[in-house]
Amino acid sequence: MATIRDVARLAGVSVATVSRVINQKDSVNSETAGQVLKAIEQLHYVPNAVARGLAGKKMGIIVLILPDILNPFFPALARGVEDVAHKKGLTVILGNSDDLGIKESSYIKVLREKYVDGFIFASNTIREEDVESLRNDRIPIVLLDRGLNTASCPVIRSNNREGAKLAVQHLIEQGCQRIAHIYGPQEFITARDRLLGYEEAAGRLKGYSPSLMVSGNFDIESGRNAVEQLIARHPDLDGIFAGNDLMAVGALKALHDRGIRVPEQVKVCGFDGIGLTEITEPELTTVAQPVYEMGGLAARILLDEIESGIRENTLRELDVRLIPRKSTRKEET
Amino acid sequence: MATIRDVARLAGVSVATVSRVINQKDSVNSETAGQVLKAIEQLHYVPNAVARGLAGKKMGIIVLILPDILNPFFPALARGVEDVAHKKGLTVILGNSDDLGIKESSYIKVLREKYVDGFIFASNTIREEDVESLRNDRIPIVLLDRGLNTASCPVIRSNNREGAKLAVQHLIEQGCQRIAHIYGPQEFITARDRLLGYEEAAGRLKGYSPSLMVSGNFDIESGRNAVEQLIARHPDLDGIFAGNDLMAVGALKALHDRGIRVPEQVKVCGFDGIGLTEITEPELTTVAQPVYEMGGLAARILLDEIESGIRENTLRELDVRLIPRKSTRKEET
DNA sequence: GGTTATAATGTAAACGGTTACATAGTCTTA
DNA sequence: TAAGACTATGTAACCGTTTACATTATAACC
Repeated sequence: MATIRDVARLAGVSVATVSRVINQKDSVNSETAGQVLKAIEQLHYVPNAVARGLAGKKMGIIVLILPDILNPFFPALARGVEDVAHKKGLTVILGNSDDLGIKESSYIKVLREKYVDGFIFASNTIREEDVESLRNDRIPIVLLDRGLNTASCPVIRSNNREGAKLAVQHLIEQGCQRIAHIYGPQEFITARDRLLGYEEAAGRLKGYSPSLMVSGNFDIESGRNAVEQLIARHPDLDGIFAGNDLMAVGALKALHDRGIRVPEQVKVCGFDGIGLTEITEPELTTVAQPVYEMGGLAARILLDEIESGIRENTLRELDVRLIPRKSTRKEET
Repeated sequence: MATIRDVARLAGVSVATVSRVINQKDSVNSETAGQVLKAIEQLHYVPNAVARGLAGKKMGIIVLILPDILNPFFPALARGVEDVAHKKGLTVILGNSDDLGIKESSYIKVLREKYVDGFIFASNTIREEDVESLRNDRIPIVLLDRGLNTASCPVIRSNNREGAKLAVQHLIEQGCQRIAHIYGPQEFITARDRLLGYEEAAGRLKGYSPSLMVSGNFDIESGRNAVEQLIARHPDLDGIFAGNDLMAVGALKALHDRGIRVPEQVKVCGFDGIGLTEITEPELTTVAQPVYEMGGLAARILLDEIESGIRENTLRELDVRLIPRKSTRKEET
């Protein structure tokens, strides 16, 4: 591989000049620049990213830490991040944290020494101290789906509260009176907001009761269990809004097992808009988050901060949209 | 951040000695080593990976190129790779190629200058020349699910042919006589092997006919279309072996739409063992590949080669296993 | 007792870029 | 026309490691 010194020699200039041409910094006589470019061409010279990284403390790498790429919510996020990054010539390092603060810390420790340009955390357990320490070194961070109390970073999430209201209103429009909610772990702000939205929209219904809310873990099994509880408490239940799609799938399964027909007897609506919702029987109505776009936006904001050095600590809540499918269809009269 | 010189100064030795202690190379007096370790401790010194990378041409990074993380087959692969890599202190860069040779080339070009330690390709369009050029620079490669003609790399895949036979035999045992196959794109060796396995196992059946084989693209929609064709050709069809789970899901949907009951009238079996198969109605029988393990194995082989420098160009075919579920259940007599 | 391994350590040159600073030449401008 | 400003370029230090080579002391051998 040719080095910058080879190019300099061939072009008959100093390495500084070559560097200037490559980075289009400072002024270079256009004729000289031409010589340099020709030499670069001839030698198939490509600047070495590691040497650059060492000198400039930036490797052209961003890191995406998410809880678990196996959770069907995250691939789209990852793809969104990666597409934007790749377009700008950056590469993406992926880390699975399993929502363990300690794993996050370990990624940060290792990667910091690799001079990565920035971090995107879609994980829910980042430690204050870690954020603080990255901040001190002026390493950009973007938070996805999560805001720290002292949030001094850009945060991106979707409008969970409005989405929940959309879901409940839709169920009401489809004729539901007693609408239950399976809520996710309350340490997730997303789950809290969805619960709030539910209460706001369902609270004024005649059939409303606080015991219509049961907890789940955002996984299929917990959706299933939640339905068991609900049926026991409220046999007259006619609508379920699950805090995410996986729990909605679990709900569907539990209802199916008990011979309760969806949507005729109970209507079900999920949240997230993952691919799974299209393959259940019946297909699942859901509130779709623009997951891919969220990833892309996160990457763009991060790259902006990397380039400009300016931090804009805004919270962005993206719009969600309801996708009506068979699981909430009203019988034709 | 403290540097190796700070440590050397504090410990009263030269940087070379510190480096020796860190890397446990050459001999160092154990007392001296103690001093150095103490200094490292005191200064919270962590070696800078970029400087190391520049000096040693290895950044402690491996690259995983896959077609598309959105395809539900790949997250498990990625997780398998990442878990092993992370355990060994390496980080993983993720790239989506969309099965475009040009995108792969572009990743390789960019990453080579970042001194990545090795590549895992799960993508089907690697160019001979790219492999060749990496090879020349002694950069380790592992191929997943694919073998080049001139294959001079380790290759990992599962035993697709045996898997297909397993699927067909299972359908036969469940009472099927006329078993169709929806095969994937024949430029994929996996799809070819599955087709071969099908022919081998189904070819001797009384009801066999070559027109029982129809093509698909490994996606849901194509599975759907394939079933339309099949039904037209063979109304007496009683079993379908789809070349992957997504096409099997499509098949399930098409059958459902036409009011054909699964498994009573037609039994369906997929291939891959992705999570989706557990949430269809009926749940889908499938031949599960050990996807997570394949990723882990790929990473391990790559790391071995990185450490040892020895290339073992073996082809490894991992065992698959049939997971019987409701979609192929025989009616109780 | 002189030669030769071997252990323990240091010196300084890589690795391949960026960039602060210096220098020389060309314009302006009062 | 001398001072100041700007353009174009070069020199060399620096980023933080690794490592080839050199040096010294100590042990081992004939």
